Amino acid sequence: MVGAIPLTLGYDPVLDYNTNKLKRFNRGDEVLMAKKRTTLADVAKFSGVSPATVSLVYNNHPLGKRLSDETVKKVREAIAKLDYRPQQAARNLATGTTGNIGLLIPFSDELSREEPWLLEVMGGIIGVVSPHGYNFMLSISADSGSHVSYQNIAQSSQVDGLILYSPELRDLSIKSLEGTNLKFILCGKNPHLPQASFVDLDNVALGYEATAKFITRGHSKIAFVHASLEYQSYLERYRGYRKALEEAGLREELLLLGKNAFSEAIVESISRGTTAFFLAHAAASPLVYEAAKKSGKKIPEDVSLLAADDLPVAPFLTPPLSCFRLPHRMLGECAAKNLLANISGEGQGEIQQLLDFAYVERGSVAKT
Amino acid sequence: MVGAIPLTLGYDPVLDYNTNKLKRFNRGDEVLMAKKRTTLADVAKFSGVSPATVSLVYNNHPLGKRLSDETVKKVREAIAKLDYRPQQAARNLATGTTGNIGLLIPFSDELSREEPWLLEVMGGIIGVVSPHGYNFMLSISADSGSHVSYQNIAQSSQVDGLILYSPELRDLSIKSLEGTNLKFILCGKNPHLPQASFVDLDNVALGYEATAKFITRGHSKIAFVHASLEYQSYLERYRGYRKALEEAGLREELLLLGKNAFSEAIVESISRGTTAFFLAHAAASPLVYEAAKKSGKKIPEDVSLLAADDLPVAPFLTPPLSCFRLPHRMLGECAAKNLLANISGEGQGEIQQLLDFAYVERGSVAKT
DNA sequence: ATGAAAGCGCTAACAT
DNA sequence: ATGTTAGCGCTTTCAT
Repeated sequence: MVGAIPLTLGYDPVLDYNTNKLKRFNRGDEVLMAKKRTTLADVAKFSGVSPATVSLVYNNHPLGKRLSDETVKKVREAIAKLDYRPQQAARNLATGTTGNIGLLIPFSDELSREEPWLLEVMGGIIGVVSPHGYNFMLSISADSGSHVSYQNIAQSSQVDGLILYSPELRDLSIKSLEGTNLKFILCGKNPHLPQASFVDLDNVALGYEATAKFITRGHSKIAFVHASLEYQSYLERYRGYRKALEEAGLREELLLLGKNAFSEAIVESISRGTTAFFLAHAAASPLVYEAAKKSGKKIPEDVSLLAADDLPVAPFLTPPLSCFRLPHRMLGECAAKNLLANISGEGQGEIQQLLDFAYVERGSVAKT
Repeated sequence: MVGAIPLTLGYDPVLDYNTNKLKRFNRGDEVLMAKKRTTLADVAKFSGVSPATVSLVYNNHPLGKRLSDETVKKVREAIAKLDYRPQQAARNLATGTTGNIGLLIPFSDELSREEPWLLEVMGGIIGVVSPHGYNFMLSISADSGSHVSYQNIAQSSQVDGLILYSPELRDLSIKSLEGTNLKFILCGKNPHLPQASFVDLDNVALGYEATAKFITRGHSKIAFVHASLEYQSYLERYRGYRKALEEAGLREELLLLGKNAFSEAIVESISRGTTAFFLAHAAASPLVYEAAKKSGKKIPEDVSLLAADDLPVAPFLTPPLSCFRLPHRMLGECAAKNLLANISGEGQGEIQQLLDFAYVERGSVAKT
């Protein structure tokens, strides 16, 4: 539990030349560098045309159609021969564009293997964004409270578009994004930005379905296991859970996964008669297996489990864990697609999209 | 198994205005945008000083020390009042710097939850790089063969430094990095760049230790399970394995994890008398558990297992899987630190660093 | 069908 | 102690 990792996208760039040992190169240093890069001008000179022409050719710009075939050929050859590659920074400055798409992940201690779905989200984004020539930038949001962060991201223009992954509910500063002209999309909706585009799951439905499944199979004491209700997704699962319970006239049993004594809480809950655990926070599942064993209870004979998300470990637990399979990669893809469409001005405006999830039966949910 | 994901860093930016539906903003479009950004010049005008002065103040530049306190104060206020944030592209162009650190991951189908350690590597890098004001850029290398990729990355200057994670051995084009002046470091050494900086594990030692452990416990038929020897790390583990075997006068048993029939191969190997499996490719471990069960063999009584890396699932398998714990996060951190040092010119030149790993006893390795 | 030239916003060498 | 100015390399309008 180290201090907050500063925000990088739009990092407030007060480089302190005194304390910051790591200086960037200064212009003078470039003299030390090897050969200098080939520029547009070089190509222009080489092929006997103007920089403008080279630019048109290089970019396949529509205006380039007016150029003679011969000129185009000449330029193409020169580009190849001189191995010319434009410097992004210069294009960016000239166009007011960055060519970057950012993903902002909420601050949590550190990226860990406990969140493998993040890889799928990233994979989805990169897969969409790369073919369009965009770079992918990943940033971890600083601990909330720094109300300036989003403004910073928006205004330092380091990205053409931003994907906000599952922002924390208590972070109100996210509202400030509305005032900016940064294109963004939520991966996981956010109540503070009700108008904003998002892609998400119907987590209420998920919580409801899970609970209903237990109820259908005869369970009446069903626990909701979570790590925090500080995220919209967990909160919604909770609402779905509540809804199903209320319809069946059952009482809730809320179990918060804290740093310690969680196992004890599970054991105690079991001793109070809980027979079913809905793991809104799927990662906690193995702990419930352990606790059940500790209580001398068998899964699924005595205790049933259902996780809100699949885990790599799920098929290998004994018994294998039933769960919902969530479309993480597709969430990333959809977010990216919509964002790009929005950036290009071809978007249909706000998009609010819910993706499907699937139930995977594996044997941890029994009839009672 | 989709086609290659194009390289993004240094993506060959031939935007085809005809086919590419997703255009970037053109300058003209900016008129449509909301308010225009506050520039250095605005701040300068507002506070009645020159742009140069503002720049010095904003950047805490040493030369700024010569400025009067009053001026500094004035400028600081103006910056705050106008909510000024510099545009990165302009700084980049002016300094020849990008403020980005890239991570290049070898092409594999898609980022998946099967590679959770990547998150730790990324976490390590971001943790080091962010506090220094650098952005983190992630890119997946295109399918090898495109000999131009690295040149492209190097010359399009989208990053100040690049971390190459575990490049494929058959990718010879990586050599071309030598010719460029891009700062880079290998996360996992590479025989094609013997002079280059790297951080890595001693994978030969790992393979040797694993094998020796089996031998010490009385095993004589020990299998080496891998998914590919196309990566330096696996190759080295294999070498360590071979070395230990040879010293003990034992014969090798190589099992390649293919798409199918792997389970059968394991079963068959067991039937041929194999009692120990070293999983150079740790992710395959659960499959061996299954195969053992299929053969009616018990772990660890009949068959012992040792994985080269820890898995989230490892503690929850029955019996829990013994393995080595690898310092993924620290690999990322060290790579990033060395890279930054190199960029700032304060590096000690080439760094070739091996990090420690640890053995985690869990119960899947028995005496025979 | 092509070129000239004016920026984009910032930095840093050079003046004063 | 502060200002002037010349770029950085590219895009794009406008002229020819």
